[in-house]
Amino acid sequence: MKLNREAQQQIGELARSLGVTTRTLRLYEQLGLIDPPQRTEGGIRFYTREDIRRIKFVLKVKELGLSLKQMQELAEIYHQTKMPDRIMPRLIEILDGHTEAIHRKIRKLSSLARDISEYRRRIVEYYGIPR
Amino acid sequence: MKLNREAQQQIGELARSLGVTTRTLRLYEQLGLIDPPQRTEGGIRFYTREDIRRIKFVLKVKELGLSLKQMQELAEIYHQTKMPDRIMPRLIEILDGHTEAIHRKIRKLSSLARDISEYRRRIVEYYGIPR
DNA sequence: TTTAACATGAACGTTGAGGTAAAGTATGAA
DNA sequence: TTCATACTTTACCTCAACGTTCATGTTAAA
Repeated sequence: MKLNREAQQQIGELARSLGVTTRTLRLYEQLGLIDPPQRTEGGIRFYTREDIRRIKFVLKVKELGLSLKQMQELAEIYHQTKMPDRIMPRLIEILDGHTEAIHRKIRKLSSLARDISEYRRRIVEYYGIPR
Repeated sequence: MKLNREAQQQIGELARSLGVTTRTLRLYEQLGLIDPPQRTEGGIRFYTREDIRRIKFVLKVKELGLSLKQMQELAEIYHQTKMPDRIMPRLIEILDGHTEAIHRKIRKLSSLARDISEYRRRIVEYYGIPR
């Protein structure tokens, strides 16, 4: 079967253009993060522009640090409702939670940096090693 | 052999009081993160206050995000510290390296937090979700 | 003496996000 | 038609930091 080269891509090309591997795309499909694309009669996946838009959304959200599990939750909501208005509040919630977690992490790391620098200072004081 | 109940604990009690398992303590010992504690003649570990101090330090550092591998490196240096003047500059270097890594991590997380809040803002703008 | 707690050591399980290999099929260009 | 690629699925591998269980044996405290 012929692919309409303008609108549709198969997995390898798409993966390259997105900077991921085919494994990733298949995994996401398997986890239900993205809809299964159409196939040729021979079973080859081909992705429409709409598919690609969805995948980009998933990648974007992942880049923000959400886990696949969290994204599965979003996908589930999406499939139940098909309404973005339903998803978005939940996405907001998740993002907010995530942001909070990040800030907690930052606070911890800052405290660690302070501890280390304090430890360092004491060593230097004691052994007189310069900075 | 009798334990001095005031100062020394054996592994189970200590683990409980620290909120870890005995497995963790034995593992850390095996990895060289903490010094092997004294044993009774029968082979039972008992930990002095100093041992416990060390363990708490390790747990704190771990909690703040250093890997066991990184801590092994530090522990190695720490043990070499017995010949101070030679090794201290190296310890300082390593601490500085860790500190830098921490700051890099912090910067990454901060930028991530900004991205998220920006993304969130756009969603809210678009879908009009309050808060 | 009994019983809880300890010891060693092996070895498999878990989680997250894929990597990699094997073995077979489809596609498309020459 | 043949050949080189690209594709398909299945299934095992990786890393970290332990958890868990098994198996078996020893010690210490009441």
